[in-house]
Amino acid sequence: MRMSQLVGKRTKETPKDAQTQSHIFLIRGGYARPVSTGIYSLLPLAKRITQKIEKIIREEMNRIEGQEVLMPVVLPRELWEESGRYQSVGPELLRFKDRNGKEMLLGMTHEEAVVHLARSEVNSYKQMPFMLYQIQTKYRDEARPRAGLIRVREFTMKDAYSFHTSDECLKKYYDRAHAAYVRIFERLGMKNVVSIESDTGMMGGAVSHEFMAVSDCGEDTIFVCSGCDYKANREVAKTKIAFASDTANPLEKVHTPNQKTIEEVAKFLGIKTSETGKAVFYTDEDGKLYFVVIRGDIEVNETKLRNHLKLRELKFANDEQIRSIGAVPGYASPLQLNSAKVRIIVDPSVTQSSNLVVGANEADYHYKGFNFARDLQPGSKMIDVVDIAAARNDDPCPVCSQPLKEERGIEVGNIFQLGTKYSLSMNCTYLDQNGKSHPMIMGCYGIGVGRSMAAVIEQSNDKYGPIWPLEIAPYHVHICALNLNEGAVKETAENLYQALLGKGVEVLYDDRNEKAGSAFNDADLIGVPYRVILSPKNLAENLAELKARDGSINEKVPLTQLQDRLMNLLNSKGKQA
RNA sequence: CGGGGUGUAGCGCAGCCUGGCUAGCGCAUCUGGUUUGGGACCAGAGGGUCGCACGUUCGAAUCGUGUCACCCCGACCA
Repeated sequence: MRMSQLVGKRTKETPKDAQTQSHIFLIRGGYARPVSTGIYSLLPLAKRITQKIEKIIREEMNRIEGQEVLMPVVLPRELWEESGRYQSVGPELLRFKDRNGKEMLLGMTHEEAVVHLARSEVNSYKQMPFMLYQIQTKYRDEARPRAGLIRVREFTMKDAYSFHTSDECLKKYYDRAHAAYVRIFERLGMKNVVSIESDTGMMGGAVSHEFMAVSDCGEDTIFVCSGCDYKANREVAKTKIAFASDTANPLEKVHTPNQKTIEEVAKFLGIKTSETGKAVFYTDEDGKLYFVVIRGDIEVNETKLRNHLKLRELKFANDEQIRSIGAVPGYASPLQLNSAKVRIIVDPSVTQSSNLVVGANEADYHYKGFNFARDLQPGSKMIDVVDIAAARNDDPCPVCSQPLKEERGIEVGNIFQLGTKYSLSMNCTYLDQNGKSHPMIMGCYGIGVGRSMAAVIEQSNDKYGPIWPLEIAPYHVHICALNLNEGAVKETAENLYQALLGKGVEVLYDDRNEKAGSAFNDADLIGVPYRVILSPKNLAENLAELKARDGSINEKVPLTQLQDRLMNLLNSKGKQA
């Protein structure tokens, strides 16, 4: 490709709205352009990269017996009614009517569509297991797109669905899919991707993993154990905190005038916040109240709480709602609380700690010496004891007790064991050896293509631009010809360009006669792995300059050896992958 | 949906407070020339419904009201 013809302007200035490296470089380097909120056009450079990403994904999906299909983006309402998601999903599902008034939607994921296929095409255990996948446009009407291609409304996704006759078979395949994902992200050149336990969210199902590209700009908080393999999303992360268990002291009422927050009370009484228990009130969509008790220094993990209560939405209750169940805001207490009026959820950090300071349910008073087992007479009240604690940096790992480290991650892929959630509701069955009908057992597996491209930039860049791994780089060799007015430079550059093209090398040739600085800055923004610089100075000695974008190579090569040297580099890298 | 912010040339911005004649600057683009190793220089040129609507006024980019769009933070997120 001649750079003079390459569509996609590079800019010197950073777009004012871009905050993350990938967003900045995707715009500055002429890879992508916004069309509307969270909706982008990909320019030639980005398209070349995503094509390579898709190729790698295809190869690995085919390797685990995946069969590629293509399902429609536009789907009819009825199909989604069958699974119940037409109602349950909410406004990020874009719904509309066609000219006949028929209600349609834009697919945001394709469980319904693939089940529609599977249930009519496969009826026998003899054809199972099988996996179908596609690489296709998804639309999600996101509340808040952000960070360039990291979170968008329209995007390309690889989604795969497997169908099995037993849980064992699903699990075995799930592990193969997991291994395929590890290979994919390795081949994409992502430096730090971890697979973590995750919340199954609206997908349903029991087991799921998210593949997180570790990066400061990631939207998810994850915990990675420093001592073992435990890794989890904050939404589900567990900890093994040692709680201070001691002989129970008697309950003692103490005067705590105007000390409402945990910090105030602890400071006032000269104790640590971990020696207190705090009350947090939540309310659901119907206005029903939930009283949550947790140790004072630990935050409530609302995802855990929501999952336990099987609720979609939880909000903090206001003071009025708190009073309505007979509690005093700021001094609320699990003691003397009418469990008929409110559901009580207690974290183990409270049930297993001794002698906590808790509210007295009376303005300006707290109790010292609260002990759950003694003071709440468990069994006499409806109380759920369940882990709802939010993990913190350096909390002990639930497996090995070594400190957990908090990181940020970009979710580039996820895999779910769906089980029969969709096959049951949508009647997707097969006949077994005895002619008996069973629902198919499903797994599903997704990878965001554009997001993966952005994640690679986040993990691989310098202040000048992206540093593309060879496997997905838009081009492999970038020829910078300095001073094309000199006949020798022009001739050498053109010859080299044609020769490399002839050898099947993907080569970008800067034929624009730009100043060196300008050419180099553009080259940095395009991030091609190998750069050949041709200049009058070096050509006089029959030398060319060869540089690797990542700085690993910077040498002068005799012109006669240049092509061999390049081919060696390209081939050896190719073999490694 | 809540909080904050911004809309002036392709991009980045100034001008607005205190209304005024032809709306300005840098980058980018085009022409000619000089240059050529980390974003050159000179001379010239093109490019604008000042987000939109209504209002105030002799006169609105500037003041008022409304509206739309976009961005950031939060909530939400297979």
